[in-house]
Amino acid sequence: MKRPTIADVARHAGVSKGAVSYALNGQPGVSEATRQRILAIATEIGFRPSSAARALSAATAGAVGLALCRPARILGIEPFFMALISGVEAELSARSYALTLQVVADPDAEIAVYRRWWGERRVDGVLVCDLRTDDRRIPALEQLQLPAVVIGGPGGTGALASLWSDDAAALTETVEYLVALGHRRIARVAGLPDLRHTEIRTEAFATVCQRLGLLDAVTVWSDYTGEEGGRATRRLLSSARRPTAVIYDNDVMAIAGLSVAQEMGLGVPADLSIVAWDDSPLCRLVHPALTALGRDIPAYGAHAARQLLAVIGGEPARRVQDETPQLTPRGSTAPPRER
Amino acid sequence: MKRPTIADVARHAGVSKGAVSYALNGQPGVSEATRQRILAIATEIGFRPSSAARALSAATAGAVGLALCRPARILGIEPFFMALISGVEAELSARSYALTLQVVADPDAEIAVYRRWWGERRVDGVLVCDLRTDDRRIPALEQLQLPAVVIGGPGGTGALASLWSDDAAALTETVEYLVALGHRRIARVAGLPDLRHTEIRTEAFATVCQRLGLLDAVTVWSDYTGEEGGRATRRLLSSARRPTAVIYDNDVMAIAGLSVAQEMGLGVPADLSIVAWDDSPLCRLVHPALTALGRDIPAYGAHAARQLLAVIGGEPARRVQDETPQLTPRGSTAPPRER
DNA sequence: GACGTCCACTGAACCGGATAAGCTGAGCCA
DNA sequence: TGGCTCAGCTTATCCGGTTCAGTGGACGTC
Repeated sequence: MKRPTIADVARHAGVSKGAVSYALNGQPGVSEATRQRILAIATEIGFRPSSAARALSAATAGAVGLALCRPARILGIEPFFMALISGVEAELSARSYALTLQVVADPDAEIAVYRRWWGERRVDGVLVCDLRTDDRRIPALEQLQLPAVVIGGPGGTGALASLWSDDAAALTETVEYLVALGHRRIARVAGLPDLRHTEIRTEAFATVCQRLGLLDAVTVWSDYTGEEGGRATRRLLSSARRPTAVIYDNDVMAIAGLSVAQEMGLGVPADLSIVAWDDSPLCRLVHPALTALGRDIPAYGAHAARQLLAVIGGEPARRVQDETPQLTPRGSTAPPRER
Repeated sequence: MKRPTIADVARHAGVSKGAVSYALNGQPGVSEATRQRILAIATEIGFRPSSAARALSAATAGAVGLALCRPARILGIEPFFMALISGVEAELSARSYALTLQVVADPDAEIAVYRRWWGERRVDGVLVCDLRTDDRRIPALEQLQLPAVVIGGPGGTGALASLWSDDAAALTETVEYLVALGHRRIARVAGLPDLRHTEIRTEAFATVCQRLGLLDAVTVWSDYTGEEGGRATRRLLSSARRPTAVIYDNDVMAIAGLSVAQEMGLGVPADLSIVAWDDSPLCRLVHPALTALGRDIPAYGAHAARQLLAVIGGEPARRVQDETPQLTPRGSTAPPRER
């Protein structure tokens, strides 16, 4: 099926291409009567401006890129990304921007994708996830001068715009809550250690535990998968002075931990309290429902998208703090059985 | 930063734009020595062809669209879509195609997105998910003549290409397996009733239950969410002749069902056997691990992407059957306690 | 009535590639 | 030496928009 072009509209209306362009874009240069006539004809023959032609002459792609750098097996089960994407997408499509998605294997591949996207003018800007310590992507993006918003921080984002939430405060609040319940031996199952937010949480955990005199506080490392989360939990619960409470860096590991505890005959929350980061419907699915640190992730994504569009629009890069994750107590936390 | 164009390469090499184009695209018309010189210069100054310019002249977008029509809360927790996307994406990026994603509210909005994408030449083709009974999208896509591959069926896909898996066979096998274990009262918690694959499974369930003389077989309707899946389970387990086995149309509902059973004091698998559709890491996360019907979803996505690229390439629309879901028995199924 | 001003619109250039058609000089042969 | 072929380029045109520099006519002004 032949798709109509601006020349077709012009021919039908008996005017020039230029007049049609002015009419459709609300520019001055045509009379109101002509504008209405052109609009009617454009609608009637189903004209839509070619994004390629528009991109070529306007030097803008009308699209935003998101590269996801996690193996498929983790991407699939973590609700975080899909929730983020849906928020990003809602904001973008409201402003007629498209979202271009790519899954990459590692940060270097991600940098290569940015280079390609920018060189090919496929995107006007990108959203950067999973900020790392000494992240190579930051200087690469700065060098490219590709508009970007980093989802993560604070710190380590160079001169780029960023959006962050105060994980340190959320973790501190959580530890204080567990201590108020009477817990003294608190463990944390952390996510991938080279991610910046893992580092921030680890520092905050050490600080608050020292302040509250929790000498048995321990952090073990995992990778966000259920397997590793379960294994880490098994190790923790088998130790001589096993913890009475465990904080997990994501919901999937927390559920695996719950499962391991039940398998080992420990009651939750009687023998073990569990807190999950990233509250998702999964946390309410299991029994007992998990106490979790949550926030509105689609809103977070929408916020990031808005910020990116502002940067693309030429506004200066800002570092914006989003909502701090809130603790929602549910059935998986209680005072420890023994003192 | 000024991004180099083909004219910059031509100037550096002291040749015309045309020569550069021939050299870069492997066309005849330049000597091997010149080709190498042009290639070296292009690499050196970091030239990448503008996707917009190429799209404009080649009348092809170099992108494929995927519209997801489910509320964000369901999209987020179901691992299916993210796994599908990662498979689709792997195949597309290997062939230098981009993936454009959009989340839509309902089928009409989805049709509007297809119209816009096609009119604006933003995509060369689309992947269609969640086939419905009497799906309005099918005739709309046929009318647009937009290359498409429907993920779903068999049946109801009009003249469009489609990729389907034999859910009926998988469900039949599952029921036979449960009957072989000794179950006679089997229930099924189904997904959204207007989805085509739900309908196919429902028909297959009715057929096999009749053949095997399972008079108590019952299907209850849900919406893929944990809340509804849990509620449906509670209803089933409270009935006079409660089932000894339940088949769930997705993993999330199965986990919710497991949780409800445990909460009601029923042992799994002693008092209740559970089978989940869509095997995902979630199924191995809980205790007992769930017996599940699974398949390689990224491969499914990759297969669909390949098929779409073939259709875009002008090959005739085919209806292709993918791998049938395989039953993986785990701890959640066993012979029923009483006979 | 000559002139300036404004409006509504046209024509053409331009964005950055792909490609058909045209040109040029080298090599070969009669 | 003239004519032919052909590789190896150049030139021009096209894709479908945006935009800028005219242009012609209506109108007001002195």
